[in-house]
Amino acid sequence: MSIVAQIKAAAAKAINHLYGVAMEPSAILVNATKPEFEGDYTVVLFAFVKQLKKSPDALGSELGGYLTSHHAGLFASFNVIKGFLNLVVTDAYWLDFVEQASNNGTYGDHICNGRKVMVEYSSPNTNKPLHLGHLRNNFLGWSTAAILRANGNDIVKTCIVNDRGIHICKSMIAWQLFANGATPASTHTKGDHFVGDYYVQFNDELKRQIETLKAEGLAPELAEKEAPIMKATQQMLVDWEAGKPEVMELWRTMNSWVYEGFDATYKTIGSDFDKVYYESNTYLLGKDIVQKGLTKNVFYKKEDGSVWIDLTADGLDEKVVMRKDGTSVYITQDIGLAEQRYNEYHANESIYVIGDEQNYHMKVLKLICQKLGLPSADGIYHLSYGMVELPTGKMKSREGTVVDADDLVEEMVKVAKETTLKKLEETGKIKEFEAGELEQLYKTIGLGGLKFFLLRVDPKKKMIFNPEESIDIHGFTGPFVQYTHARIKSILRKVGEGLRAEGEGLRAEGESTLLKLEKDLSVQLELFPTVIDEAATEHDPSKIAIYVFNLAQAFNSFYSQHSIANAESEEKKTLRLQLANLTAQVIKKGMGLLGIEVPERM
RNA sequence: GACUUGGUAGCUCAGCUGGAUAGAGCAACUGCCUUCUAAGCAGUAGGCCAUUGGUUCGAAUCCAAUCCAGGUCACCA
Repeated sequence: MSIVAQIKAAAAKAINHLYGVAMEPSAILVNATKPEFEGDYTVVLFAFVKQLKKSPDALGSELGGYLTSHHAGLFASFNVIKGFLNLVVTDAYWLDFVEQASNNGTYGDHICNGRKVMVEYSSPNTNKPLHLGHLRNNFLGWSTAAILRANGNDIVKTCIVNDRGIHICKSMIAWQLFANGATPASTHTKGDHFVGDYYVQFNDELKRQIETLKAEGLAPELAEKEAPIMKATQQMLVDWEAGKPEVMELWRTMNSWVYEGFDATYKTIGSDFDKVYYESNTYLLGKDIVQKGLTKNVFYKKEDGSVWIDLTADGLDEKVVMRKDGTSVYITQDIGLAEQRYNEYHANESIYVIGDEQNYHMKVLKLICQKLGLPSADGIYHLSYGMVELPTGKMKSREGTVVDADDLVEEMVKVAKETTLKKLEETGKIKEFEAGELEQLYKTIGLGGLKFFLLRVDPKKKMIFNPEESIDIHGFTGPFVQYTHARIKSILRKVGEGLRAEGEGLRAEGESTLLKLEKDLSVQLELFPTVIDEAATEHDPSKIAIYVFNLAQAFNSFYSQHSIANAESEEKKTLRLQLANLTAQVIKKGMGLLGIEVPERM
């Protein structure tokens, strides 16, 4: 149990004993004590003053007295200032904590809670390569899944690939028209980029044809429909749905190129899925549910045959769930897929990592599922994230300002290589590395910087991606945290020798006091499980990023003031080794929850 | 227009289930490497928490209104 939880429980019990009032521990507010005051944690008393009919001062001293005498192992002393009860936690408590956590190697792990959570993320279209927005999506989804797993949930990572529809047909038509049989292999192009190039060519050609038609006097909106290339695309979609062999063949081939490209990208960014769904297999789902919904009167049919749901009572609109020709719309598929996934996995919660432009859609989806009484309905959670913008404004494909994922990762690794190489040469550390190890290090740092940069802000907020800041290695960045880890490992290699024998552990029995910076670091370390809980319940990896940064900072402050190798005593040395060891563990685990590796040396 | 999300240091962001004098990082300025990794540490400066009103012992945090910015309101996905 965390120290804060212990204080809450103890205080609740104390109030019960002293005043005969039953109090939930959760009703008690406990904060970290402000640095200006003496103490580690503070119980805020105002909330109880009325109920217990006591002055804050009297309440504080009675409660403080009770706590220190009944929990002598936990509280050393207390003071009361203006309704704040400041508690000093005993050094023994912290020493105990550090020793135990440092030795068991599983610090931060939660036991299984029996819940199953499905996390859907990435969900790309197969007509063009991944871009910066997809990266935020992937990192968020992957990390949220990792955090929930660390929190004790059983996890299924999934992805729905939008592999069919008009957008793919556009690439296919353009390939037929312009490629002369070219392939990714024949042009030495990554498959997804190859197909994306034809998507671009489609749009160029369409624009040209529209201009021609407009010059011939056609109205603009008509010109787009009448453009031959557009008509051909529409026809191709019809042929695809009819299963015309040549079209299916081309579709399969081009998609397979794209998947090859995606797989390469996923591999470099460290993304993966337990189960992949394809829209071509799921786009017909949901129709039977619509029928059932009709008989249950959840839906109604208009004269033209289209099927609707009226959500105006819930403050939303009327939504179509099936077209008059009996074909399904987007949301129909989503309902069907939600049911199918539930039948396959029975997840208690199903998280959709999708941009905030779909907030309304997701609200509608959940509501419809609830009205239909689907068992999956209440577990639907939209992990909504904001757009990634550039300092110059939004990314626009028409203006060519979309940041390509592969290019970006490559650039990050390149810059990481330059800075790292320079540093290693300056300090002479380069001698410690082998060639292959260096290449790996550049990737670790470049990708780590990128992930950290995208994950460190609250998901729901839109974020500005400033390329210059993203490659920074100072301050609130991935490389800073990685550096701290490497630094600790270096110390442990040199100083920890012999003290870390398996099972023996590090003992600090003779040491009974903690210096301020030692305690500050211990306090940070003790927070880790609580932070995992918070990040998990809020589905928010930024909580982990912020925590891991604060921890690294706390360690560096400690490290700059106190020597480990030349500690004042053997006991101090042991304690500091424990602190360093535990810090490295927690950094590694915490960064791991963000999908970021930490090097042994850098 | 309706609904919705946001507005905190020059910039990027924490803090928001109400609690003590609002915090980081970057940028600027000052110090600190003959000692375990200076990709570091310590310090200075920088704020009417968009505005106005309300709720109360107490509001950046809750409520209302206003202003500004984004998103959505397709038989598109």
